[in-house]
Amino acid sequence: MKTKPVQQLALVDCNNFYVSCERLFRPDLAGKPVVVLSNNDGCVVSRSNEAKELGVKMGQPWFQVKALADEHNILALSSNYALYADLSNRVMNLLAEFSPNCEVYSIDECFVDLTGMPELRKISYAIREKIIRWTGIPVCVGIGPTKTLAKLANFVAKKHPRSQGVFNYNALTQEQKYKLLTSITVDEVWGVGRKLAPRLAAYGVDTVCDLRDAHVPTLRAEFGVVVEKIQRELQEIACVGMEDVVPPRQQIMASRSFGNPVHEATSLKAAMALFVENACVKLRAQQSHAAMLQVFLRTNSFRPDLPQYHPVMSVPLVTPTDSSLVINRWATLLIDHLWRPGYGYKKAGIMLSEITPNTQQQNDLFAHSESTSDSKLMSVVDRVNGRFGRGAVRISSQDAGEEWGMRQERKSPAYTTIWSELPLAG
DNA sequence: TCTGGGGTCCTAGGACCC
DNA sequence: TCTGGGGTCCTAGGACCC
Repeated sequence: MKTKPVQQLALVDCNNFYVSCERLFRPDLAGKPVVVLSNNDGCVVSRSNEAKELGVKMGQPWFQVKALADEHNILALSSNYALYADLSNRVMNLLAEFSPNCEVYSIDECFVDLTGMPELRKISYAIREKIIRWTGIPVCVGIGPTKTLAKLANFVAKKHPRSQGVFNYNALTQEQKYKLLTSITVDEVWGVGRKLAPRLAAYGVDTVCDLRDAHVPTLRAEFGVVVEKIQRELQEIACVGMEDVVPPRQQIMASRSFGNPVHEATSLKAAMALFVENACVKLRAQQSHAAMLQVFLRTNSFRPDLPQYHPVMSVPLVTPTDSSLVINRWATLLIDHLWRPGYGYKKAGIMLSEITPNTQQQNDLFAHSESTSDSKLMSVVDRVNGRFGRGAVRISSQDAGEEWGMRQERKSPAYTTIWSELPLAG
């Protein structure tokens, strides 16, 4: 029997991605503490190294950081997803030149299969060099025999300046691997989060090495298949394969927190029309239909002193559809059912599920199909909005009231995607 | 005063059927 | 009507990721 050659999986991860994107167009921000905030300027979602050193935590609410920010002149920017998505595409396209087998894992990460290629160190540095030169975004490269170990190698590349942004786990001896894994706490492992780490600690599993070498049946019995998979990946047995083609989404969600609590049903419907549109654009982009619609409303759960209400309701769509108009009619109906006076709603959203390819249409025998007549209209809407910007054509109820608007006071221009916001060379 | 959004996978428990 | 066990399907909720 032939043994399989060791996989050489590289995880390429952009450093402080959103902050790095912002700095491209604001060179004056280099070397200064900068953070990027989530929607509504709510939480910190990206930090420059300087901000990390000052103690700003990932996911921390901005209002908690404000005092520290004033003291140290930390600059906070609202998130600008159009900019980040555009730069992400450029980075991913460059990576595709290095291997035919790439998997875009998130907006700022990509697995690149380098199995069988010679001189991995040289290739890794070439990747860094090319991406910084063509996009200005710094990246780190971690190589391992499994995805989990590639992620861990990337963590090492980021953490240790001596690695110069590249770390190859496969190049280590058994003893070096042991020493490395013993020096890293188990919570750094991909898939071990907030809850799992303390539970593992109760079993004496504190380091990555502890997890790798833990008693298999006990681990399996106490923590289930999820942790067992992680363990095998750490033992260099690949359990998570490369996904060469992105599978279509099984559920599509669209939701937002509101800048201020919303009280009126009309405002909720206006927000809902936008959520429906956003979700349906994604649905149509992956050429699918949805057969289930769920609508939810939420009051502010951070305010237990206020009356709480978190209703959810679903409707099956008799004829699976991708029509914004059809789905919006149902969403409006659901709001009429869910809405109660006397509550300040802080968040709302929809979820589309039971998603199937739009080629597998099964029409209802008895009901008149309402969606097919919309499909031409929808494709025109998508084309117009693609050309003139999202929202050029929209469902009219979106315009009812601005009560639900989002706070974004610190947003940078759409430097790369809107002509009028291109940076000018003075 | 101010606390993101969009996903996936797994498990437990209930309903139902044979 | 009584009894039991086992399989399947569905849903809700938890945990994790970025």
